[in-house]
Amino acid sequence: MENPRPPATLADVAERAGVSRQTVSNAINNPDLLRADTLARVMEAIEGLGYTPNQAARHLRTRTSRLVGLRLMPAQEFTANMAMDRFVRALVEAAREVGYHVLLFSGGPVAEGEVPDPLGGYDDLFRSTSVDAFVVTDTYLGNPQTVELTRRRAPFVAFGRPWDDPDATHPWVDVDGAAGVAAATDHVRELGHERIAWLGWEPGSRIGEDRRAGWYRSMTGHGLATAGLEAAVPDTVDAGRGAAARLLDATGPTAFVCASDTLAVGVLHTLRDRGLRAGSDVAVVGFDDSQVAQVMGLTSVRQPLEQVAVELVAALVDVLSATGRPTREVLLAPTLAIRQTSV
Amino acid sequence: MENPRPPATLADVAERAGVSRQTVSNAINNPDLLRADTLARVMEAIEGLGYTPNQAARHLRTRTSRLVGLRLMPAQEFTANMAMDRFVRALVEAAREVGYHVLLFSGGPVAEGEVPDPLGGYDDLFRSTSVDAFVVTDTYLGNPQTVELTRRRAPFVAFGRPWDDPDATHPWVDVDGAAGVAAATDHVRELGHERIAWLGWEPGSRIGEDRRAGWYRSMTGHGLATAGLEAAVPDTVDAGRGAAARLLDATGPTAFVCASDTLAVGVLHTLRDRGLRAGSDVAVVGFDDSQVAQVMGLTSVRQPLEQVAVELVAALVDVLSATGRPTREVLLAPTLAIRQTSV
DNA sequence: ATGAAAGCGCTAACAG
DNA sequence: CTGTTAGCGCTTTCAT
Repeated sequence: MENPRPPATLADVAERAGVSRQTVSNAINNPDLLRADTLARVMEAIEGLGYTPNQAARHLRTRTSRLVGLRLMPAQEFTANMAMDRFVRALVEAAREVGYHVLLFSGGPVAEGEVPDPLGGYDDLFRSTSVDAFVVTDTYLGNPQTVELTRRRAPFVAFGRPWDDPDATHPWVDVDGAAGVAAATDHVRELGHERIAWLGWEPGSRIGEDRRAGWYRSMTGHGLATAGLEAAVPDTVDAGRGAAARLLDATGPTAFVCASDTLAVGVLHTLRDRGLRAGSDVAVVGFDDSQVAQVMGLTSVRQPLEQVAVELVAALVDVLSATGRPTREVLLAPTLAIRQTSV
Repeated sequence: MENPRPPATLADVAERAGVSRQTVSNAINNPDLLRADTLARVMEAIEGLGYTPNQAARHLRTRTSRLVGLRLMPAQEFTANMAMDRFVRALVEAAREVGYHVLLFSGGPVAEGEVPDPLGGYDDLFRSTSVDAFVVTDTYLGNPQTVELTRRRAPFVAFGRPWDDPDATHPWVDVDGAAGVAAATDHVRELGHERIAWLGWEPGSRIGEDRRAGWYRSMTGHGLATAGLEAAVPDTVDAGRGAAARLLDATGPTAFVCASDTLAVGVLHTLRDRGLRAGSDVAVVGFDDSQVAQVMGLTSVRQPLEQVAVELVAALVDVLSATGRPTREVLLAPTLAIRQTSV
């Protein structure tokens, strides 16, 4: 069993290359400062020793950890979970490209019926210099975090608009839900549908209201009536199923655009119950392009999460480099994943 | 705009409490060493100053980061993604309870058609002392990582058995897929089914073989014939659909136990095509309890990922504290989420 | 272009 | 039980 000798340090490299420690440091952080031959000699020593800079020492000295914090919420709405997985992957990749890693944390357990502490976990991490900045994703809960983080001068970027705070000055990236739903509505209209129903969430969700606005805009923009063509229900399959049945009975829509894949699946159930074929008889479009949509052949609005991650990281770099650059506010358009339920 | 004064340090607290820096350090790390009144005074000073220990300094000194690394793979099989989200959440929570955070990294982009570097990202992170240990999850790819990590003396625990390496000595936690499938098979058998088909993956996946073994064990253990009752196909809905059709034509099974929810959804499609009702006419069970299963009312085998996370963290603590304790090898039994497709 | 000195904030080791 | 000393490995002055 080989003795695990301690990892090489700057000093080891310096000795082996016959230079001072500082020169080695420069070779790594400011290679241009060195003469070519010195640099080569140092690099060779680094290689030979398998040297990797000790991050802890570097952090202490530079006061930066090259870590961004991301809080995982207890498990959000059904449909949001899926998106989270894709988003986290994309964020890790985007962060990697600029030399950052993602540190996951949680706000701690939330007692039954309690409101989770909006700042839970953030403060300690930042004050202990464990992370340089945060990516805040749960702004749909309203945004007490963003206000608090701003007050504590903790750098952060948000995935989600500051709906409730027009004075917010932090960078954010969001997906234009209204545009996505409008595109979905346009899509089924171009298929020949005119009685296009909106199946949305109960009021109170900014995101839900935004998505509905896309449907409304598309409909009225093309002179189509909207009266009696919408329902607002909880985000469950059963609620979608029931609402679809009621709408079909009342006003007989030939297409459904939904606020989520979950609701859309409810519509599909109702169609099957009645012997109607999704796609040929009644068009259905969901939102989020979840696995459910992919498996069931459901047309769905897809958020460009990879692009969101890239923009967030770019904003992060801005924030941390404190370039006086204007705050980024980016609104990205979703795409439409067209499948069998809209043909 | 208040001037962001630098955060308080140990020295600040010591001065305010009228003790030495070391005493403050002890108050935090070994409170029992202090006299009650001293401790109270120090704590008050900590409180008053809003002091949080600087992690970078602590890391440098103690040579531990209280970070565990988790590599996110490019996006695995359909069914595995879902599990990943739940698992990551559980891991973050379990780690938090013992004072660790989870650091996410990726192996970097993998060129089209290339094999991802099994050690990609691991080595640098460990050598730079960025993480104390790793949680390795992709052992189903075979386990070159575990071998390499062992060789480099990087502490780690694995989610997944060392299938290909009976000599492996690292701690691992896994889910007993065979037991889960056997329970699923027993379940439909108790419902009265005898011609129970296995719809699995093509050979070559240890996990797939393990799951199949559960079906085979349950069937033969109860004297039921298995001939002509199984198919091995790629993990797609269409493949499942086709295989189900062929099996129905050939040997007319009245129940399907599947290696994944994806395949099970394929079976559901075939049943619908033929006017058969899932549940009453033909029982169907999937694997992984994905959102698809939840939405479609599919009975499915559910991995106890929360428990897996807890066990992994316990193993991690063992490994890092270097108690001579025997290596943990934990095999957890899945549960069965019973829904409408098996009644 | 290279080197020497200082110190980031903390805790291990030892002394009292 | 508390204080003193030393140093983790690195980078930032400042000289040369």
